[in-house]
Amino acid sequence: MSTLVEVGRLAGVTPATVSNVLRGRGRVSEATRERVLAAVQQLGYRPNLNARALVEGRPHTIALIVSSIANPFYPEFALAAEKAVRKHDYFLLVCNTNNDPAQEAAYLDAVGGSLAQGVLVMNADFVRVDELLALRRRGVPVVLCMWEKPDEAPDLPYIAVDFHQAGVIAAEHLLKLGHTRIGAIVGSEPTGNHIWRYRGFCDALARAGVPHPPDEVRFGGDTIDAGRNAAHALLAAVPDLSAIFVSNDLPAIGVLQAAADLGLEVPADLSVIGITDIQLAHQVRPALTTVAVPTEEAAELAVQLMMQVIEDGAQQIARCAVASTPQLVVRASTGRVRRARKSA
Amino acid sequence: MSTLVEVGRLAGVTPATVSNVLRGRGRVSEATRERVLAAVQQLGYRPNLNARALVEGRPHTIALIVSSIANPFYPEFALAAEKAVRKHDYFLLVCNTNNDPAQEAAYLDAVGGSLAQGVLVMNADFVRVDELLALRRRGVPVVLCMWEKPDEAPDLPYIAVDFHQAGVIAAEHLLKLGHTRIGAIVGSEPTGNHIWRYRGFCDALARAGVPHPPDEVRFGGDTIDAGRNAAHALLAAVPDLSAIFVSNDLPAIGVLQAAADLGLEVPADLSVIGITDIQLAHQVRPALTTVAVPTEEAAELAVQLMMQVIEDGAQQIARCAVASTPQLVVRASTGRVRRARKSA
DNA sequence: ATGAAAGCGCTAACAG
DNA sequence: CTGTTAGCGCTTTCAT
Repeated sequence: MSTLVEVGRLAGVTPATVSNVLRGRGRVSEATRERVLAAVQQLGYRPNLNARALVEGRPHTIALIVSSIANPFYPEFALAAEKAVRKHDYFLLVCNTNNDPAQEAAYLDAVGGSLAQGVLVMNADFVRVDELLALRRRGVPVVLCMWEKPDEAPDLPYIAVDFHQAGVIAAEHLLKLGHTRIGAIVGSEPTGNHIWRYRGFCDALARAGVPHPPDEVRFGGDTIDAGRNAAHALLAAVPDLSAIFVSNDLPAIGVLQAAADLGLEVPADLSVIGITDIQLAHQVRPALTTVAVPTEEAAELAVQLMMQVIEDGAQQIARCAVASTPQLVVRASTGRVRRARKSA
Repeated sequence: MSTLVEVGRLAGVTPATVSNVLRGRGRVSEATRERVLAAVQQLGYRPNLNARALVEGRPHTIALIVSSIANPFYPEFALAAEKAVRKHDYFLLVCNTNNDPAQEAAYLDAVGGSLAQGVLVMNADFVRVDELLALRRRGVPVVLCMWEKPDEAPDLPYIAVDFHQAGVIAAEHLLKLGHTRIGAIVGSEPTGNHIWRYRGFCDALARAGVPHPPDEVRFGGDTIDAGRNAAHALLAAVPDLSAIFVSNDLPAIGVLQAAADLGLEVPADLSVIGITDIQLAHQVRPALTTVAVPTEEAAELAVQLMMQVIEDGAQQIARCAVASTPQLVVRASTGRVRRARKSA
């Protein structure tokens, strides 16, 4: 692995000149320029990014902390984030904490040791805001991606997505189709991340004068299995539902499976709607109707915010950027209410 | 962000001593040890990894090149790789090339500039072996993960998985269930990555004396959609198949959907088997019977090989480690052949 | 047991 | 237009 000095030696100039050529700084004669470039070529020289980061005080790397990679949404977001940082000529370091606080601590320490210049944190149920504040105090830019709880805005820059509105949109879609017996399955604890999605749903129903008794909702995990189990429980308790609102696509797919288990036709017997629009949503059968969250846009906004925070240096005022409103994507899992089904 | 010097000043020692304390080197008295640690604590000091990498000549980072993150297998493998490198106290830099040669080049250049110490390359259809050889020539350790073609062993260290045997196992499972009309869907080009899986299948059938005419196979992409389309085409041409071998789980799930489209019951009317055992395989309904590839083990082997190559320095002899044999995982998508179906 | 000094590869002023 | 110089933060002999 050759160095600037070697390139310079080969080209008959000093390292400084080579550096100037490579970075387009300073004035360099065309002749030496070409000589230098030839030497670079010949030696297969690549600038040592560590040395550069050291002298510049920061690496061209942004870290993304995700809590799990099992949920396909996270890889999808990671992809979007990577695209976004590459646009700014940064590299993305994906840090999967696997829900392990030790892992997370190790990563945050490393980032604090300038493994990366800033850290994007994918909002999951287990964000340790205190740790992040400590990191920020150490001078590391931190941006939260996809904050879900407008009432608990953290003292950190973050990207907000209006999940309440997503819940409203989902509910209104079902209402418009004539459903009045609508159950709900929430992919988090009652105080968890998805609570505002559910509130949006409830608000829309209330506004429409459609009752939603507390026994027609189930809370659970953000997985296919949890969704399936919750649907089985819900439909056993309340068999005459004609539609189910699910707070996320993964459990919604589980609901689809539960319907199949029970011999219910979707959407003839049961309509199902999710939120997010992960890839899988259009790959399952029936394809899932859902409320698409602007993932790519959120990732871009997060990176833009990060760049601003980096520019502004120590400032780091807690700001926030709001992504555009989620959009209804109608597929095959929802339809007009047809007939009341018999109780089991 | 504080430095060694500042910590030393606060503790009343030189940076060298602080370094010794932090790395457990040299002899340090218990008294100063504690003073130093206290200072570290108080300042929230974190060693600058760039400086360390610079002086040590290499960063504690391994890169993983993946071609796409759309296929859920890659994130799963990335997770496994991350776990494996963390065991050796390295960080994993996930480089998603998104099948874009420019991206890949950018990453490889950066790695060559010691963004990472070595690079794990996930085997996809588009591995640019020449680029990798060039990188290796520059002194960067390269390890190929999951090489599929035993007859085209690259001149680079790699992890082999016996995909031929995976094909054999899948075929034998179907044969044991009494199937004799077995179609095949291959998730790659006829010369592509999955070819040895298909050969395994063919060999097993041949050995059993079961015919497999060339019009009972379809080649396509490694996606759910491609699998579904291929299945529709295959079943339209050869309606009396009682089972379909699919070279990967994703297209196998597509086949499951095609069966549902056509009103075929799985496994009563049609058995379906895949290869890999991605998470989705047991989340779909009916749950997919598949031949599980030892993903975690392969990742661990790849990292171990990487560590060896790193130790051995410039040697970098092309070696190879073979992961253990794939294992049959019987779920709900395969069953005994029941009856001959009528032609459509 | 601790300190002094050199240097990793690069960039940024400033000098010539 | 190009060279000189200093230094980023850390590790590592080698002295003391």
